[in-house]
Amino acid sequence: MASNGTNASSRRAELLAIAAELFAARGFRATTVRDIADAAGILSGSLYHHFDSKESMVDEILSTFQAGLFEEYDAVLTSADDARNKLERLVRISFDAIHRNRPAVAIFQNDAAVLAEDDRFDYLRTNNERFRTMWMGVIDEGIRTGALRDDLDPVLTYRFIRDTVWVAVAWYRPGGQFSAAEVADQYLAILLEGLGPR
Amino acid sequence: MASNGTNASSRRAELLAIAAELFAARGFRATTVRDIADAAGILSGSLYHHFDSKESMVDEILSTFQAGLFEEYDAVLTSADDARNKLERLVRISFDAIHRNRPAVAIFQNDAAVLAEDDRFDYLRTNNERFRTMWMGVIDEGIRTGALRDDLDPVLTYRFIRDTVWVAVAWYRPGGQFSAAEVADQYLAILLEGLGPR
DNA sequence: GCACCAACCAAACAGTTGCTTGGTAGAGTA
DNA sequence: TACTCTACCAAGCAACTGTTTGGTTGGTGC
Repeated sequence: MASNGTNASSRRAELLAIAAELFAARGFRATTVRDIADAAGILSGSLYHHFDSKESMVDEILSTFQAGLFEEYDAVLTSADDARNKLERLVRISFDAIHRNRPAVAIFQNDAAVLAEDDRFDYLRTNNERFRTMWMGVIDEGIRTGALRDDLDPVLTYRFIRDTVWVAVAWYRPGGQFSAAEVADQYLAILLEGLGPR
Repeated sequence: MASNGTNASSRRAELLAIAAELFAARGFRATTVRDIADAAGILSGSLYHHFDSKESMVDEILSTFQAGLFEEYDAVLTSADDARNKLERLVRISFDAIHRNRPAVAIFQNDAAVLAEDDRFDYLRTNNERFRTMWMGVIDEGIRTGALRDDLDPVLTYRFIRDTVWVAVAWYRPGGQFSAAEVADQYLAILLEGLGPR
């Protein structure tokens, strides 16, 4: 057996990054272990020296990413900021996550729903609920304290923000025309003030 | 040969609808012809009496949907409305399209990028450019005429609107808590006036 | 010189994939 | 009765899938 949970050789990390790029570009199911091996310059069987299965690769990619994200979210939610500032910080953290973990975010967006049907990926459902609770807490607080308008449905507002932010992974490219911070600025401007003239 | 381009038996349409639901739920690549046949209560080989290939199924689903959508968009753009009204109508048409063609929209969102690499799906790239031109025309006109604020990047604004609207297919369900019109109302409210208190 | 080890190769496996072929049941028609 | 057509079955094909197995390579420590 190759992967023991604490193993983290540089080659292993390299292979995982290659797999993540391919999963993100073509989808988990459509990416074969031979695709990954080809991109890495080895034979498909050699991947199994580093990983138990193709599933364990995507598992590690997604769970590592989510653990990091929740750590950052937690830091915001336990802070003394008001709802408006928390919301802004959550949005900025999210765009930064897209910048730093683009493949992982893309895989989550495209394949998580199907993967979550498997018991192995139970944590995807759990984390989804936790994620939702975090955002809804800030939104509800914002409405209660008057930081956000109170004539909209909170659930639809949550979905609007969530989708708007994370779907940007479909076109955002590090080193592209706009930095993650610039995108976050403009998106927050539209989100909070709207597109109409002031 | 089975499909002659004008063939449109009810059984054929039925099979196409079944395929569309499966493609939307699991992805084009991950859906097998046996999955489709099982769902239809026939054997996989029998599908080839109605369709040339699995690809021709998704081709017909996507091209039919896009043709209908462009027809509706055209009606708006050639009208005498001002930019603000055109924008509202485009958004409402789009949500209605999600309502009426949910599987097709989902397939487009999830699989179009990969399919477009194939020459057969050249029209996906062409239509994408046409789509972009249509929306950008309205956005630019809105900024020029003062209907939209002028301190934002038009390209990012376009992406914001586009993504915000179409990604709703991931969670919208006909007959669910909110109708397509209700979602459109709330999304337009956020889009145009923002989440902040007035 | 020897043992050890991570990384990889070469070859194969059983199952799945999209698709083809030749045939058949049943309804409509003349 | 004979013909035609739509819709389907039954069986199989070659290619591809994730994974396993036993063996090889080149480097490191002693």
